[in-house]
Amino acid sequence: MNIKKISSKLEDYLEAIYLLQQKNIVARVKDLAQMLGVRPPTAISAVQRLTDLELVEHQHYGYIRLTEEGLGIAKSIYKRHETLLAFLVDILNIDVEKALPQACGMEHSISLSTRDKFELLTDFIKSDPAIWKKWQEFREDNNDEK
Amino acid sequence: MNIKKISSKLEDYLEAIYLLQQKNIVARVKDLAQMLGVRPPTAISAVQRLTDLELVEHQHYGYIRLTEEGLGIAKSIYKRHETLLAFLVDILNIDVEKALPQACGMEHSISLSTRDKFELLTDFIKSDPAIWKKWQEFREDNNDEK
DNA sequence: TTATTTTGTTAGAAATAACTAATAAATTAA
DNA sequence: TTAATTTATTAGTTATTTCTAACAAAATAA
Repeated sequence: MNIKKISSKLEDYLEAIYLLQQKNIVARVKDLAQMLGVRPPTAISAVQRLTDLELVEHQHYGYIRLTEEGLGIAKSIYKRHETLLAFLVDILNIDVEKALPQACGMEHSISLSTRDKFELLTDFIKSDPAIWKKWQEFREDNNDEK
Repeated sequence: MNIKKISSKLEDYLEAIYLLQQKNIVARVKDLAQMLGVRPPTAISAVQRLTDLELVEHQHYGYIRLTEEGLGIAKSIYKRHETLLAFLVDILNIDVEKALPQACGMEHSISLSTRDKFELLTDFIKSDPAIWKKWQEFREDNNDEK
C-alpha cells in the first residue's frame, strides 16, 4: 500500500504525535500546539484534517492517536529527521540548535532511498578513523574551527 | 543589509528569473509559468507580490527584471541549489532527474553556512582518490549498485 | 460540591498559493 | 492593414495554514 501524500505541515503533526507516543504520552491538542509553535485552534484544524484523511483518530475533548497508516507515515518522516540531524551534527559539525530546524525543513524533501544514502555516508565517515581524522583536519583547514 | 525573508515559493520565482537572466533571456510571465509548472495567473500573482516587496520590477505586458535585492536572494538560493545537486548526484550517486526535485526542496531549508559545509564535504571526498574509491566500494557493498 | 483553572472548540478573518473563465493587449501572419 | 494568434491580465473561487476572540467542557482545588 502506497504512502498517502500530504503537506509538510501535516507531516509535522504526525511526527509530533509519534514523538509523544514514543514517550508514552498520549497526544493532546495542547502538546501539539506547543511542540509546533502554533495556537491551539491551528492544531485543532490540522488534527481535523488528519482525521478526515484517516491518519489519526480523535474524539472531542479526548486523546489523539495515530491510525496504522498515520503511524507508517510518521515513522518514515521521523527516520528521515533522525538521519539528517545526525549527518548535520556529526558529519558537518553543525550545532544541534542550528541543525534542528534545517533537518526539520529538509526531511520533507528527500526520498527514502536518499535517506538511506545519507545514512550510508555518515556510517562510512564515522566507521573509518583515518578518514574521520582527515575530514576533521580538512574542515579545520577551511575555516571551520567552530 | 539583511536578506529579506520570503516564502520558498517566492524564492523559486526569483531563482527562475535568475536562471533566465543567466541565459540572456529576459523573463516573461509565460516562461515563469512554464518553468514552475503553474498557470499564468499564478505566476502573475507571484510577480505582483515580488514587485510589492521590491524584489522584481515589472511593467504591464512587459519584461520582468530582478532588483539588486532580488538578485542577491536569487543568487544565494541558486548557489544552495547547485551545491546540493552536486552533492546528491556526485557523492550520493543519485540520478539527476531524481536529485533535482529533492535539491529544489532542500535548498529552502539550509543556511549559507550549511551550504558551505556541504560543498566542503563534496570537495573532500572528490579531492582524495583513495577516499573516493573507498566510498564507491562502500556504497557498492551496501546495495547501491545502481 | 461549587468555583476556578486549564484545556478544547467554534466562528470568523487574513495571507499564500493554486485554479478556471473571461477579457485585453501585443505580436505575427495573411 | 486587418485578422488570427499568442501572451498577459483581471475577477472570482478554492484549499491550506495561520491568527484572535468568544465560548464550552473537563479537571482541579477550595
